[in-house]
Amino acid sequence: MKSLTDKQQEVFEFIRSCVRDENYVPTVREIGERFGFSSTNSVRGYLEALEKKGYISRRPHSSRGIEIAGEFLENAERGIPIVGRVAAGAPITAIENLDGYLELENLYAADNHYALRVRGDSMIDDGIWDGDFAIVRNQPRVENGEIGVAVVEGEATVKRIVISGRTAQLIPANSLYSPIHVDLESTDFRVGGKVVGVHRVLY
Amino acid sequence: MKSLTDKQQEVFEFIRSCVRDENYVPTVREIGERFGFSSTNSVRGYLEALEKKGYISRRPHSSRGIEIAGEFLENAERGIPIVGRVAAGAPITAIENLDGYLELENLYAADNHYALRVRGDSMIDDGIWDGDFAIVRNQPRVENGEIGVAVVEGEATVKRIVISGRTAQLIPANSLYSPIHVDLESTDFRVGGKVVGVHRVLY
DNA sequence: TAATATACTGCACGCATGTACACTTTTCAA
DNA sequence: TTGAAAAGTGTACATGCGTGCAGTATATTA
Repeated sequence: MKSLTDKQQEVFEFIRSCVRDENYVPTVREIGERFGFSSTNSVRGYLEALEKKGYISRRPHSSRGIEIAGEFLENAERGIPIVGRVAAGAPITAIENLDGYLELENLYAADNHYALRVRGDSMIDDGIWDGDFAIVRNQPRVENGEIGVAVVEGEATVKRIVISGRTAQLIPANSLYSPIHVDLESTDFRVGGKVVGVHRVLY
Repeated sequence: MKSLTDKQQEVFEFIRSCVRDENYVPTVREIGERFGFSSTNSVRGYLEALEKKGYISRRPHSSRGIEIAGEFLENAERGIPIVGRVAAGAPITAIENLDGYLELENLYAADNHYALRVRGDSMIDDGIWDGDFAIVRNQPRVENGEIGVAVVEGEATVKRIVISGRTAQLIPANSLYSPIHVDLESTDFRVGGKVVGVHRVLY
């Protein structure tokens, strides 16, 4: 992408901050006023430059019709910074240690995921504790032996699920508990999805 | 907050979806066109009602001057939906089961948190596995016995930390490992923060 | 040395747009 | 049964606002 001049960058940042912080797109005259231009045509030059270089697009003849290009529209810095190897001497959260961002919406794409609060310690040997959030991908079946959400008579539980013939086995990961056998023909049973993540809040 | 009529809700949702999805505020006439009104004054009635009930505010005489009230401006629906008790018959992700949203930035306020990838199984009895992300609140010390990040000679590890006199003990949660004793006067030691959450990606 | 991008001023055109006034109909609580 | 809120239609007006044309001046590049 072509680089901007200092002044063009300033104008672009002003427009972007309006959209981000105030939630409205400035008019040509508002931009001019901000920078002390006496002519709307001064702004026009900037907008044409920004458009040609791909930083904005414009809806012709529409008031406040500037659209910031997608790649400059937020999103980049959301989430919690992931710290990699710690550089010598630098504080642990220093930028040079930055390894990316941890964000749920990024990790578990869009629409087909949900979270379920786990109750009880039946999955403790699989590292899923009482109170943890299970992140579940919504799907109607799982491979035998995978950890999933079993919905039995409207009650949702997290277990390893094995289906064979007309019975579903719900296998806990805790030697104190025994597998539950569900008769598929006499019971309202449904797989609620596959557990693809676990989140625990400690504080 | 005063409730909206069905039609008012529709108009409000249309405006909101424009702002959220297309990133522009519709004009009075664009709203009217969307709903098939032949008069701009029809829209005016809705805008006045929405403003009076506190759902929007307006910059007078400014084009595209509708501002969505803060509490309806995104944020609410970010993250992964948390499903509570499953209503009878309803699919598990049905809206009536919705219990809120799981989002890291929401859970771990703003700036003073980072994530660290855990290496090794030394904390397995505390439910922290190899490859898990530890969510860490950046703070210079922890209470004795709390799980924190110990930075020893630039190397960051997650352990229970006990400091007494001139030694720091880094206590693993795995009977296969022994506590590590660090001499504070001869070693570059620093507490990198307190572990306040754990996230595991399974898929 | 000519051409092109950058950085402006000044003025004007004309549609876009918020707003105002006048009126009709239906619904619903006091 | 009166009256307010809701849901419209239709017309009109002033100004907001994007755009176009005509210039000027200074760098940067070919």
